[in-house]
Amino acid sequence: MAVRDKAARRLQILSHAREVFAKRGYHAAKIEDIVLAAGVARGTFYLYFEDKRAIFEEIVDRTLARVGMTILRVDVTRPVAEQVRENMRRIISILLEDRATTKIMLSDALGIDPAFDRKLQSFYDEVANLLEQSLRDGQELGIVAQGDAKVYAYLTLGALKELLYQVVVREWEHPEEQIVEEMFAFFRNGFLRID
Amino acid sequence: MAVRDKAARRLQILSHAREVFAKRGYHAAKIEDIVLAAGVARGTFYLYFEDKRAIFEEIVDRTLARVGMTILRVDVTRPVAEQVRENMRRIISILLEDRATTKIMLSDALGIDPAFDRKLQSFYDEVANLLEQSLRDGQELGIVAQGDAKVYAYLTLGALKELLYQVVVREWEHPEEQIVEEMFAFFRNGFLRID
Amino acid sequence: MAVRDKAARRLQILSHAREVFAKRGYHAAKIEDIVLAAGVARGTFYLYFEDKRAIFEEIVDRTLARVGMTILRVDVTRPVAEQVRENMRRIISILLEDRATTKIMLSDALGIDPAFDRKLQSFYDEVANLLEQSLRDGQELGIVAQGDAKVYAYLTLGALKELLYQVVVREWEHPEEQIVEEMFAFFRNGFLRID
Amino acid sequence: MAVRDKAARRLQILSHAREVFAKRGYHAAKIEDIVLAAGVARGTFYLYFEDKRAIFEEIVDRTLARVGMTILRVDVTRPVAEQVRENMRRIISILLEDRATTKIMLSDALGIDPAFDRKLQSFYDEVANLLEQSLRDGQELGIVAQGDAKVYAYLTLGALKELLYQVVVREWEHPEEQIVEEMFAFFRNGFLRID
DNA sequence: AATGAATGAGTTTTCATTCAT
DNA sequence: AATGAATGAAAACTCATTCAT
Repeated sequence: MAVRDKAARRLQILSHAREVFAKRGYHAAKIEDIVLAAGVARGTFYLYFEDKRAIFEEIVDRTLARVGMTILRVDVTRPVAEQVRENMRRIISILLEDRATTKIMLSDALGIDPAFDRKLQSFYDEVANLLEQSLRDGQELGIVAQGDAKVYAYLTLGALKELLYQVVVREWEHPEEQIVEEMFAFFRNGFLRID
Repeated sequence: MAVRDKAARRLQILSHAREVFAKRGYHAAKIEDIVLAAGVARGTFYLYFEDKRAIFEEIVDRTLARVGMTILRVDVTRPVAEQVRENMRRIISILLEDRATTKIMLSDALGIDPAFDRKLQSFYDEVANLLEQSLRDGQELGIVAQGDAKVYAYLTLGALKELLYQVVVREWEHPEEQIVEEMFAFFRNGFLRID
Repeated sequence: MAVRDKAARRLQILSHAREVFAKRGYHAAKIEDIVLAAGVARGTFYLYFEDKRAIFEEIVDRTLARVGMTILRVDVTRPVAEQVRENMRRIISILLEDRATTKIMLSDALGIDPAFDRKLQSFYDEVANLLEQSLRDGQELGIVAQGDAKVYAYLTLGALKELLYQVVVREWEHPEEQIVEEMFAFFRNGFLRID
Repeated sequence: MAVRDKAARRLQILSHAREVFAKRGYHAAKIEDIVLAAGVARGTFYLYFEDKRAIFEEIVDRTLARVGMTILRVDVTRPVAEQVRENMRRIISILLEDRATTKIMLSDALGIDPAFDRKLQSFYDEVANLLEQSLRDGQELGIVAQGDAKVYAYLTLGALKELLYQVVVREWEHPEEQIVEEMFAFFRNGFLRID
């Protein structure tokens, strides 16, 4: 069996595992379910993955890495609006491309085990810090409202996470561009027109 | 043992269970840990609670109910801003009062079991629907920006959940009033001052 | 259940495990066999012992400790023959008292796991060193033949181990005193009367 | 592939298996380890050997057979001492020639499986019986001390086994002739010079 | 003949729940 | 009511052996 096939088999298991995790959640997903879905024997699973945690981690890590690479620091010397939109566009695009993994990341990834929790936390922290820093830059330039940048960062992150989660869970078919625009409007103007 | 004592014993177990769940997460929390913390025998636990899921559900349900009762539909014939602030104030107050439960609700409550997942989902749905309806009312009155009210509702919900989660997990000691104000500003104005 | 009972239950499992190990050998002995023999549930076993290795180790350790304590350094200022006889008598007595454990120690204890192997080796080494030292003392006094004391020590140890193993495996019913005397004669005179 | 090559391939696997068994012990030695060491594929192993037990048995059997053939019944009508020495010399020579197998035979061979245990036991029994018979002959001629010949036989066997085991495990480099002489002295004279 | 991916039976281990005292 | 020892179903994981290529 060639290298291609080994890699293919790996991906086959990975991909079915992703479905199972998305459908049942990490704890309810049994190795049995995964191998049944993938149509391989119990032992074959362990030929390709250390254990249940390892395959889950790999699924999440891949997406984490892709999202991480996608986020670009906003360059305040160039027009900002489009850069922000572009970041949102790319993140959303990646996350909606593989909805099963997105669901997993947003609902199951916490509480697997302490080490993995820390990894996930620190990914979100990095993102939040990057965002916070950008917001501070913006505040100096007067293009971001005054206020606690860290708070804004987490509010933004939370809004993004929840919306994507709902999109994925409810299988909404909103065009991505529309989602980007609604969020952008939300961050730019808020929505209350009072006092 | 009098009724008072039974109730007290129940609360004693409940309260220690809350700590354990908050510290370890649902799956890593063992009945052993709970009874050890509560200082009762294993068997005693089952005199007061059906099973592990039941005590967890009770913990979450209580807070869910309190939060549910606290949210008041905005009466658009009266000044709106203060009513919105008041809703946020009360929700935040309840959730920060019992941080252990809040952490549990925001990180562990999903993925316990399908029935419970549905219940939680429907709670959030109710809140989101209420919010969505209020936003639609506001849009008609011109005090809420145009756009998909359901999207705004989930963005709002997500922002709130994430911020509270961070406050609880990082043990931030921001005064509640400040949190309310930052969030209010966020929802009213957004934060980007660009194009 | 009182302290007595817990200890009793422990011993009950320990004692049946001993039989199973003696009958089947370490590797062929399954936890299933042990709990079946002991008449307890699978889980009960793990209530009292960490795992299979732990219970095996405890069985061997107990006897190792008893044998270790029994061996007295020979005091060469007093009559030697009786002291040697006495040592042999006590070791043999302990080992024939619990024949199942003796069989285990002499046939299964090696190859369980590297850490345990080392422990066992170092026990035998200690015994061999003690013996070697006594032999050297004896050589200085002229009551032990010249020659490599270490070699004599291991020859002695091996002779003792093999004979006891055969006694136990074949269920010989030689009186202990006779075994002591034959061995003593063997060590004192050898058996060849040639050249 | 010619017959020569098949035989060579067989020996290649056999020889690496021997090393692996000696290093790790029967149970800890995995087929994986053996084929890795031998540089053949897993499947190839099974072309040459029935199963794990079979290759182990073959390794032990070969040495057992060589040792068995080497032992000559002592002819009491000719000078005895040199015949005994010669037996010991040859046994020791065979066993030290292939130290890996000797280690295996002396520490792992028991407890593999009941059938193999019986075979090994019966080999030792044969040797012991041969020895016992020779001792009885010697007793009639007055060149062996009175006493239970069977006991003497097992004491002798045990002494020999233990010493060789130590030589092999500790990689002692005693000249074989010296080992023979020490053992011969041990059997002839014992070592205690008391009472 | 050789390969090495695939298999699945066999074991260990965990832990929520029960139940005799 | 309270206790905590006992239970056993449910999972994870290993590894000798098979078999398609």
